[in-house]
Amino acid sequence: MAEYTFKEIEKKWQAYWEKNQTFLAKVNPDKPKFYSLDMFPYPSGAGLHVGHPLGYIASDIVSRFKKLKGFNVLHPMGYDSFGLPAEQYAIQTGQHPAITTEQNIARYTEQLKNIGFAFDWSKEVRTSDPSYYKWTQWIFMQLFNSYYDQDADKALPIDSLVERFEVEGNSQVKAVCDDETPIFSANDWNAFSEKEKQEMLLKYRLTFLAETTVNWCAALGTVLSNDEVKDGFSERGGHPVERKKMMQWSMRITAYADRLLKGLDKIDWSEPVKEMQRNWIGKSIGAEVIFKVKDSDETIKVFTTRVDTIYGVTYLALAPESDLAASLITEDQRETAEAYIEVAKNRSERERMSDVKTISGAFTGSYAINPFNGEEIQIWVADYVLAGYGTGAVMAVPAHDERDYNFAKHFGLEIRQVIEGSMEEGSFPGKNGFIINSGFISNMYMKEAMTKAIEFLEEKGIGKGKIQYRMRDAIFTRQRYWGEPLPVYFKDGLPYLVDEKDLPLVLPEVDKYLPTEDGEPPLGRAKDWTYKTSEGEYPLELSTMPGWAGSSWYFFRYTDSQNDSVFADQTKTDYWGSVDLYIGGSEHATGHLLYSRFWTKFLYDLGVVSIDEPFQKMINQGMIQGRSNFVYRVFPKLIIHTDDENLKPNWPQVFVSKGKRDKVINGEISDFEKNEILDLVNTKFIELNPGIDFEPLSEIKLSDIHVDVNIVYNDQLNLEKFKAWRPDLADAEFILEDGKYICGAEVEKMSKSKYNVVNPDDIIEKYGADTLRLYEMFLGPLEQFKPWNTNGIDGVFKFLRKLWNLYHNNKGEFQVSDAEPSKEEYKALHKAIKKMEEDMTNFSFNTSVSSFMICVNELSGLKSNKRKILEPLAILVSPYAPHIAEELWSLLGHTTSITETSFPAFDESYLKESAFEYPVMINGKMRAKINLDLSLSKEEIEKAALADEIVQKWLDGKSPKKMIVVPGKIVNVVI
RNA sequence: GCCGGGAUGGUGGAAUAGGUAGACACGCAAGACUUAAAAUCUUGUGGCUUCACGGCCGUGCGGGUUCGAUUCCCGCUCCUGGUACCA
Repeated sequence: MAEYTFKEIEKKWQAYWEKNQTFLAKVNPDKPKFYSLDMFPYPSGAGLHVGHPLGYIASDIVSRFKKLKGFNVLHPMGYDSFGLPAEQYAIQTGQHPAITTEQNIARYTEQLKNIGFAFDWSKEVRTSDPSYYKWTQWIFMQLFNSYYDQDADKALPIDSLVERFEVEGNSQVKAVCDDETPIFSANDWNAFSEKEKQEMLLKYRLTFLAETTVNWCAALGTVLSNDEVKDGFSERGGHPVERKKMMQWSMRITAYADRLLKGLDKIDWSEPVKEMQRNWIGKSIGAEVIFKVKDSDETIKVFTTRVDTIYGVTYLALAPESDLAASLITEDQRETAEAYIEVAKNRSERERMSDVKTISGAFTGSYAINPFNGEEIQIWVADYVLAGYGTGAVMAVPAHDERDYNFAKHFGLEIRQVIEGSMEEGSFPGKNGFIINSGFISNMYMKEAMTKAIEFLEEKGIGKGKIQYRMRDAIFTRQRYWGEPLPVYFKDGLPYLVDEKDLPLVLPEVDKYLPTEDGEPPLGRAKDWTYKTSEGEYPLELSTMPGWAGSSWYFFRYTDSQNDSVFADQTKTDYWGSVDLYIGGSEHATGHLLYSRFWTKFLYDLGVVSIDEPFQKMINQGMIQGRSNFVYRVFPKLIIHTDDENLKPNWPQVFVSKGKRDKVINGEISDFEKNEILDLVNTKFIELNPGIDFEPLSEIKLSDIHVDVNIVYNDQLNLEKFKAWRPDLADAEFILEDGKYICGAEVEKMSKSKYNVVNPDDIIEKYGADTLRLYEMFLGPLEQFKPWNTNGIDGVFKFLRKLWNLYHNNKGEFQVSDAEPSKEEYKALHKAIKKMEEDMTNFSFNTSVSSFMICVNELSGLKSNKRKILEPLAILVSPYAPHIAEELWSLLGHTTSITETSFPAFDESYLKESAFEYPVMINGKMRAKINLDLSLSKEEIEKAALADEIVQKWLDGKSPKKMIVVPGKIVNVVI
């Protein structure tokens, strides 16, 4: 018994943790809590690669550290197990997605357990489990039963809205609702039929069914939300996406726009992610102005953020999709304008987006009247106006808006300056300045002009101050099988909720996972997909929920994952509160991270949780990229003399090492080296194809071939494994450099096709989980994107062995001494303690590993084996390398887990120095070092520095111009 | 275009209330041990220059502030993430 046998040690302690439920988290009000969470994975068929655990390792280290610091830690893990890949696989193979999902989860769990995470597995959740999605459905029902009251600034029960309608109609109700919601009185309401009432309520509910323009992805057979579409293609699979009007469920997230925006100020997230959310929400403060159309009853509503420039309006522009635009076209403009609308409408979203340079538009022939000065201005249709934003109409101020300017220039429309400044370089948006040529707001400062203009609008009833958001309501349905069924049935074509006691509404079996013949979603294939009430049997909703439904609230479920009577007991959600550390990728900035905040705020309004921000602190880990390796094959096509057309020669497989390959590419190869390569190809050809007459190869052409990174070590190819990699390579020949075959390398995305996927299991097999954990951290700052590269992993492994050896004598026997450590030994230890504590607050994991290495190197140098040093050292290392730490801890004679102990206290006094080696600079350049007592005064230091030989040499008899002395830091002599 | 993040040896990276640039590790080189190899250990390792002592240059580029700048300011280049006619 001697060696560091990581395999046995790791298995042993993983079993111990599981058996003793070491990481079981229980509510304990006597201790401060720490909730540490990882963005939960979608269990894909490919399993984990080394990039996935990066964030988990970091959060695991923090969790274990916090536990040692006396916190009660919750660190759960689970699976976002509904999703498209399993369903696509089901479509191809007929295998039920639940089965493949189950298998994938088993594989993920096994892989995760091998890494030794301090997860409380008893809290595991799976979004596709009926006991989980029962509550996803329940939350959906609460949303359906709620509306957003703007006076209360929170969600309230829809029943209370009905009560108000019954007594006062909706004219005094300030609530978030559909744009075209009509005004009605109490009498109107009471006279409405049941159907009319339900239709009206849908305009208020926080989740509602409505005809919406959606992103339709034909290849996936479903609609997608905005954040699932990237550049006109689906994020998953990269299929084309088109805009289409469809009846869909939506979430009225826009009701929460302002709170989602404000909430960002009180959470500790990275600025880029917050900024992304701010942009996504896109709040604009401005005004709505109503323009009358000349000789017509029509009016045009525009939204503007620059109502102060209203005297500079020289035309109005409408979106081509707008119905109003079509109706305003006059006879003499009909031909051109209608033709334009036709073309503009049929241009795809993508085309319009990619082609922003082309200016196009058409005059409708109608005029609008500027309500401020009564001026008649032309009404145009222009495709730079988006139908989906604001009112789909803009008041154009060419002088102070670049797009309006370009448009006006192009069509020769008037450009009228209304802000003081120079127009020499075209339009200027003017963030500040005085208003000119503008009637009663002339000579006012912009801000003031804006206020006055809005007052004017409101007084005259021709507009009002308004806040506009870019964010749209989120589409909530997918025409897919593998998702949560909506707890909704239809009566008279209107949606009703199923009874709460019937939850969960379990996903039915279907014969195929494809749409029905008449284009209904897959649930249309299910038998008896109906809801039976006392009144009759009604069809259930056929669409399912999107991927983000289950992940929008899972952090609450973790606190009480087994509860069947409530989604989570409030004493538990109260105790664990907001997530104290959330680690995951920033790619979820406008999806999951926004929706989770939305649902949390809603549940908060409902009074069922006490926090309104789910993730207090978030860190975004950088992606681990792949590092591909290449071999360079000599293109072996030499000329053959033969009459046999069917002759298929065996082309030799000859590979050139990178150094020589570079010479070939750069034309630096010597004739000798060149002939060596050519001879090898030619000889090999003869050997493989005896008797064939051929012209020897005379030029070298090389092709780059991806080679499996798992048979390459420090860029050196393992020749035996390479030959065994594929049958056609068995006879491969190599041109080496210095006796080795060196591969080329490039950073690419980690993917199977590039043979650069590294599986954590392989690393664990070779070096152990502790090495993997340390190495992933050692690679660099957590947030940084970096390629996976095992080049340095040996160093980390060596470190663990050195650590192990500190506790063992050179015969390999465990041996620690109870003697009092020296000052140096204490110093080495406490330097590491200090660094680790600092690093934990900064989440700087890579530097902690370095400081451990320094500490162990120093202790090795001191031949230290003192218990008083080695016990705290084991604790220090335990969050990073828990298995070896547990083993050493138990060898030290402890019978309980190292996780039960507490973090060693840092003692500054061990680091106190009495002397310091001052760097002495001459004109800012380090020239000499002098060792001085730290108690010396400035004058004494100065004197000592000037007395130094080297300083004397530089002074060359002169006296210094100036001396800078910073005690304990530096001396600078200016000559 | 706009809004973020970044650029340091052969490599991953360290050091920013301005104060010894290159910690730690990889790689490489030399040496020890060994019949040999592996493993391990020791030493060296930014570039140029010098027998050596030493000197000069050096944190993407160009300026500036300062006794002193990887760090602060101004102007660029390149890479990278987000977003895109949002009125």
